[in-house]
Amino acid sequence: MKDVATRAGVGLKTVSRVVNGEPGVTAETERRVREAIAALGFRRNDSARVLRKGRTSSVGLVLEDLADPFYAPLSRAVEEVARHHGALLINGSSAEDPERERELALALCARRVDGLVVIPAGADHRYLEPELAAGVATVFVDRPPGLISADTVLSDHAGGAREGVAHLIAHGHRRIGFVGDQPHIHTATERLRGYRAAMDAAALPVHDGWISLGPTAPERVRGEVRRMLSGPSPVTALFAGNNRVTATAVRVLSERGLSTAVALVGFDDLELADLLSPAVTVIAQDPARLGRTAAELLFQRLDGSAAAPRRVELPTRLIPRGSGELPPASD
Amino acid sequence: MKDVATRAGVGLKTVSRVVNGEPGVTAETERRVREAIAALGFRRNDSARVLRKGRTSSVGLVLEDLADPFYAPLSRAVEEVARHHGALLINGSSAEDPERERELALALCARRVDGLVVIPAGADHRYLEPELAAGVATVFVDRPPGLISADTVLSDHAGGAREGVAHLIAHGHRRIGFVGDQPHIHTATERLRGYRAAMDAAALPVHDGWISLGPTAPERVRGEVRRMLSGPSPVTALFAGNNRVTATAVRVLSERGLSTAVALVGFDDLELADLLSPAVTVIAQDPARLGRTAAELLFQRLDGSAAAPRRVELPTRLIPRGSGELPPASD
DNA sequence: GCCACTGTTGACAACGTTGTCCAGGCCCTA
DNA sequence: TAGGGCCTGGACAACGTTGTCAACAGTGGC
Repeated sequence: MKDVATRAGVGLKTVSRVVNGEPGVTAETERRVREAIAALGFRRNDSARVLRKGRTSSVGLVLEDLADPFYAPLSRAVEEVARHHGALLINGSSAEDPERERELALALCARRVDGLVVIPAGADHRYLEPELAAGVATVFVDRPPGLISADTVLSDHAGGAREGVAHLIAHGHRRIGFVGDQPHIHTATERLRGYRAAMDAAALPVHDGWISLGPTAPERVRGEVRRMLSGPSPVTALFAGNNRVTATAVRVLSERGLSTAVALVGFDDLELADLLSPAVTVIAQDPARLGRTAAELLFQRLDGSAAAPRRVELPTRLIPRGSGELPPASD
Repeated sequence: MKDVATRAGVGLKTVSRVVNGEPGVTAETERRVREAIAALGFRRNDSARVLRKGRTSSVGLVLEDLADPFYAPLSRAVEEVARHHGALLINGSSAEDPERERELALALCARRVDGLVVIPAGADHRYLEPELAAGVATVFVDRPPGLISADTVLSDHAGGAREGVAHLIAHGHRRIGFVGDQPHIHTATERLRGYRAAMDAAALPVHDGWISLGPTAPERVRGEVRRMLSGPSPVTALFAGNNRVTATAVRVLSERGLSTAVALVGFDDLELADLLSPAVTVIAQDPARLGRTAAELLFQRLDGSAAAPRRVELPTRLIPRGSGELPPASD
């Protein structure tokens, strides 16, 4: 900028004024400055600007895995809202590792993002207390924060799972398996809670062997599904705790052939789920809406809202497509 | 930091040394400093650090749509490499709009990202010339840059399409339709080139009505597919120019029922493609590998490589699953 | 002709950090 | 005990920008 000033034969501040579109510069002076800027290929250094102004016009997003088809639209929605507010989005994946989540969040804070959207991997977010105190707006999505209080946007996981399982019960199933994610993940236990609630409401007993929480790696899920289908009291229907589990379950079921059809309802929608045979019935969240809502809460904070932490719960939607309406195999 | 220094009763620079793990500080002094840091909830301001050091340890990624299942793993791969080099990833979506791509790229440059990975939406990247001259390492992925020269990582679009179409021809098809993206998108025309090459190689004539380039919105694709299947010389096989087209094509074909099966090969893999019936034969790119390769080229530049711009072309892979092996409907 | 006023411009400090350089205290050796 | 070298710590400037404030010129009114 100094070079531009020299070349245009004006003061430093005048260049700053032109660059920022501030008033009080003659047309002629402005022309000279712009010419110099073009000639030198000058671009304002936002780092210095941030340092001086205190605002970065950027927000951070910490999520589990950017490549997961559930989080991608969420991220995109946050980006869209941020863009609308003139902010850039910096995002990172925690890979479901609490320590990495912490590192990422703190790195983003050190860059002085104005706000933070976090999909928690860990259960303890007290490490963010100093940041919150320092004024970093923070919103948690998909899972609630641990041991601190902050704006939160969730889907109704328990309610959704309950509806899905009740749907299977309504179609005559009494032995229903649940395969979900690791128990330290909030959504996994919430969905399991919904499963139990539905079973309880129908006064159906639940065998320990019908429930499996753990990593959603295909090998494990595959084994668990096979086990549930073969034991002494095999299940006639499955509730899959998330999209990865659903995909694996569909594979296992299709390998078994259609001789003894097993009903399936999955949490989270899948691309092309409507084209499978049978098409997969799911409890759908609206990831884009989750992201949008979270981002909007965030920017409300940035605009100065000082209301008490809010908790927004978005409904889920049962999409019957066929796999959840199969009757139990006769027995 | 000043406050920390005061509280610990040491000089500013000593705090800086502790924060950065530089040598030359007594254990006792370090302890006092760390105590003060914890007590005050101090976090280093990276903006100031960047300003002083000149490196931001962050790279920018400009892509078309983060929520697209093709780009998400690519983005994730870039992030992973960046993380490995201690850098953060800032990304933005251009929504296939050249102007927005330009804005984004320049905004990232203004933030002084060390490097830039761009999936071009536009055809003219001369606007990046000053940035390149200023030392911003830049790598283009998936599509080549326009009117400037820079490192580029591409899939072999034409070769892949040629292989896919040849595969259909090998299974007896002579009338093959091509539905692709808008003609100003490089990948669309490259894939069309591959289609033509395969048809030419087999000395098959190509009707104008068999080729359709344009927006990949489901309505348009739906109409084009229907048209190609119904005209005076209906196609017996389709080549879908990308994953969105494939998904729509599968829908249209499944709606028609299986009476007159139409063969289908799609460019880009689809989640669950193996579970459809018939399972979808695709030409698969490896988006994660594209991202990883691009990021690695980028960091080589950042590590000082001054070699001439490189162009890496990654192979595609034909995955036969059923839909591409259907014989032509008898005629 | 003088004063007050307006509109344009530039000098300077400050943002929070790090690199450079120097001061002072310590220990070791001759 | 004097001199030299090493280790620790601090003062200061600099990074590139913007906010504050004052200087300056031109204009109009009396």
